[in-house]
Amino acid sequence: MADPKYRQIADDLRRKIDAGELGVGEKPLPSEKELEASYGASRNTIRDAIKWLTTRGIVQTRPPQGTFVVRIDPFIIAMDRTNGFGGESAAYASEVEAINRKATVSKPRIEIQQASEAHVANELKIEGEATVLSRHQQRYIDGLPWSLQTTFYPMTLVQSLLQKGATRLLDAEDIPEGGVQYLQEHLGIKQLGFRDELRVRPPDTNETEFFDLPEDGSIAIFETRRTGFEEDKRPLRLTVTIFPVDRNQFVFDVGEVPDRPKSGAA
Amino acid sequence: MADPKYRQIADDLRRKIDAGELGVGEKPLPSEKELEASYGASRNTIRDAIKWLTTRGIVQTRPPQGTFVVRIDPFIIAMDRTNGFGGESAAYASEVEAINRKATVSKPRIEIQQASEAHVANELKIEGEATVLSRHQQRYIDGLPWSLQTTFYPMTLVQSLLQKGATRLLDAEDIPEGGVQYLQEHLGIKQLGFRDELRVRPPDTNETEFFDLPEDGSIAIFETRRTGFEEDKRPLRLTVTIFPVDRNQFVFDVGEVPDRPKSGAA
DNA sequence: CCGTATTTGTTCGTATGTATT
DNA sequence: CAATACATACGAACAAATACG
Repeated sequence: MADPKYRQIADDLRRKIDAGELGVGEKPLPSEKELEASYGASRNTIRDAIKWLTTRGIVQTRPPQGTFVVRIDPFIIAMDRTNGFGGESAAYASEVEAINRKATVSKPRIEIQQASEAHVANELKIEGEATVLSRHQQRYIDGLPWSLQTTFYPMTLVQSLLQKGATRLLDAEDIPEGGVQYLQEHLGIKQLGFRDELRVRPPDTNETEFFDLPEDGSIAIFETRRTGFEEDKRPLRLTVTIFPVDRNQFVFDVGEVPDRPKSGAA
Repeated sequence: MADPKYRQIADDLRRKIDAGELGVGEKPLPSEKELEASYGASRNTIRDAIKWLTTRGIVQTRPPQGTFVVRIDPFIIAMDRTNGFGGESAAYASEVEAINRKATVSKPRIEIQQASEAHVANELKIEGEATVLSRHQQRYIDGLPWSLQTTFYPMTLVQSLLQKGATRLLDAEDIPEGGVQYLQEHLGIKQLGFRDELRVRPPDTNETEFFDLPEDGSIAIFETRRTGFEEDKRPLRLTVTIFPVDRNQFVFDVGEVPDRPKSGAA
């Protein structure tokens, strides 16, 4: 036997999808029962074929309506300059709207907690039991969930702000110009550099739910961690941003490069 | 029923793996038959549990030896400055060896072809039927497959080189200092900037085989495309590099940031 | 080199639960 | 409430790849 039957079925379904014969518009693929009949395979074999397509992000099944072809216009995230994961919602919105899509941002959820999670303490170089303030926001494009972002500030910084009467970091309101700008205005602290770490991992339960990813964890997510540094290379804040890989792409420009073509086309 | 049985089994296996009770050393997990007995579940349910772990990159099964715990030290790819995907094997080797790991590079496979694949023609801004030269190399760390790299040069550039008697781009030999440097030396063409595009997608058949990824496509790959530009922002070359996401991580530094701790520790 | 045992891969069948329409 | 469609679970059989004597 050359190829397993479930692969042959999966390949045939994929061919039909690419050819536009299946899954056009809002219609789901034929049900498992129908496929069972048309391919002469048992239901479990059909399910294996569909699982193979699901793992590759080609289809997605929403019980009990059926299995749908996934078609997503990727959003291109420009990482030139200080852009990208900065946490400045105004910059994010203007970039999204430049390609005729609509950006929205949830109000932040504010938390004060021990920086016990190893990575936060580590990257903010906080000793032992220090506390941090976190601001967590959800971002949407055209109403679809697009990214999750959490920024951590050392509590010592927040207290310095409070002493000057600057309380916006504690408000559950968006800060369009970004928290870094706010720190600079009120404390004179400048972000002189930053480090981005980018990795890919399977989504956790929260992420799966928010992004409406398949339960089986087959669509991975980008996790980007931007640590900002002030004078003496001391860490200023840590911003963690989560993007599903299936709807995002990153672009970095260095030196003299041509303009990017207006994206957003299918 | 709170959680499905296969998830309970998967969670229990994961706990035991994290606690070091399972999969230590070179030993595989207990066989499906043994797990069947110890969990009182049918073989298919056991297989569902293992599939759940496989999709998350926690285990990998190699028939018919068994299922093994995956333990990989990620390699951190620094993207500061011109580093990263440049195609300079010397730079790559020194970065890898700085963390006490051994880098090797295959001899390149040279091909001359029509730039028919849409993306190549598009990014090199080549008209219609123009030809390109491609150099394809496989890179290893500690003997394990780590990345695949292909660089495309417009054939017109290659011909200019040949007229000056510079033939190394056609040799199936590594160019440690990189093809860009070679172009500059012999044609005086400088790369004044570049654009990196980074996206994540499921691996194709070749990639699955080379990297020894699970057949089910559950481990995604990074695809990075670096287009280099010379004067007048004309494209000079396109380098496509493929990394499996499970063994790589990217770091970008901008401005003043502290030194990175020596990585490579487990 | 051969045959056997082990282990996973694939496929079938069947039954029951659960969520949506 | 009923019908539909997917999710979970069990059992069984044969195939394919590898290890070992």
